[in-house]
Amino acid sequence: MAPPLNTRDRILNAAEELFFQQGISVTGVDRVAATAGVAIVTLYKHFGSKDNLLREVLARRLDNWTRHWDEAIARATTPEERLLAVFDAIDTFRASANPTQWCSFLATASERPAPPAGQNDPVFELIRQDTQMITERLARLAKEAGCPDPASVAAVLLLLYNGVLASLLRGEPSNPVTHARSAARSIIRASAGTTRTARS
Amino acid sequence: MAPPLNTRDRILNAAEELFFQQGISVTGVDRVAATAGVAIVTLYKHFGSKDNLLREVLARRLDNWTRHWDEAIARATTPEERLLAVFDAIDTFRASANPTQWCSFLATASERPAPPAGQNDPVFELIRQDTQMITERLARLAKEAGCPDPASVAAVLLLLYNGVLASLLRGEPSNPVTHARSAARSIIRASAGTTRTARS
DNA sequence: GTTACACCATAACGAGCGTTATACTAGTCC
DNA sequence: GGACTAGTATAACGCTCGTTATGGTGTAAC
Repeated sequence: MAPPLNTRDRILNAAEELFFQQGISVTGVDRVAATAGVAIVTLYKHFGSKDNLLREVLARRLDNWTRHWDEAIARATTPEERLLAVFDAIDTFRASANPTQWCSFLATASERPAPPAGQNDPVFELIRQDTQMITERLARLAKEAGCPDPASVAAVLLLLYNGVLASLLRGEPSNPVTHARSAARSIIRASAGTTRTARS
Repeated sequence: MAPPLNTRDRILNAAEELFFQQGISVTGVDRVAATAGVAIVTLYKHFGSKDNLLREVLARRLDNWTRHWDEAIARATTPEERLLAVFDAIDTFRASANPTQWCSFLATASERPAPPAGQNDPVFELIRQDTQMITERLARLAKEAGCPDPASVAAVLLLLYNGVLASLLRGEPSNPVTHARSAARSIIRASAGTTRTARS
């Protein structure tokens, strides 16, 4: 159905799958190359180093996640639903990825030792960028939903969001997304101080 | 002030500090031994393997965490406060550990590849045990606080709990504990359906 | 004194990993 | 045909790491 992928994308797909399913440091570049069906030399021709490959994988994943979130927002009808669309996006994003994968940024953050203070690791920069993007979006959507304190609501939603990812990472059986969504709704309504939109 | 530590505890302390500050797979046993001030041979005499050492560190940490939680519960005065004591325990636990450390179980889960289905990794067993213990406790405390649906409240609190740990793991600047605590309180009250305890 | 024990220093083995070098093949464009 | 590009296979280098072996030191008990 899909057009045949070029070498670069095949490598990125294989790296994404292995890095975030098995762990980053435990998967060698040789296994990435083998999974992608390319030679190791080709991988290095394209990406130069494992760290660079990881960076590109993360960047692409951030793009994908943003797109899924945008689409979920577009599907929503009310401002409140638009604010809650993050959790719907988690579901569709996970469904789009082949196997069960955790949050790549969470996994990356936990595997990498903290950079030695004063040095800026480009991978850490991506992680920071991810968090910041999510926070800003949530705050904007909270404002549009009429929350009197958008920043605080955004902080709580970010907490629930991170909680969902961590729960998935831990491999908990129950579906955390639905719990997070309903909790978020009740928080939003409590924050807005209006029960006018309450329907059962 | 404290009595001089024996060799075994010195190794455990060093391993805990290095594993959960730098990452597990990136810290070698030689560095653990050097930090503890013991020979590598001694480390292996005591623990047999790195995996075994990790397991003992996790077990001890689970004990410590439980004790901190118990103390926080004992300090609380109302059933609601007892349910919210998890978040206070996070603060005191983090303060008791020397440097800023993340959730050891979260970090471990993300670094270890999933066991090959049908095989039971003892380390994974500890992680599962950790989650289960927290869930059960939260459900019991929620029941004692008069929540009509304790399981659901416990699930949301676990979500917030995981969210706090993940936020700390990501190194976010704002203090997530206070946000989680206030969000949890509003969830609990909404669940209890009673606003009689509302003050301010 | 010697036996037992806990610990140390050093070295080595074996494996895996990230990375690079060398040499080869096939298609494409002028 | 010749230059260029993209890819392959194979091998090697250097490094780190987990683990083990060997031999030695000090101390307390009997």
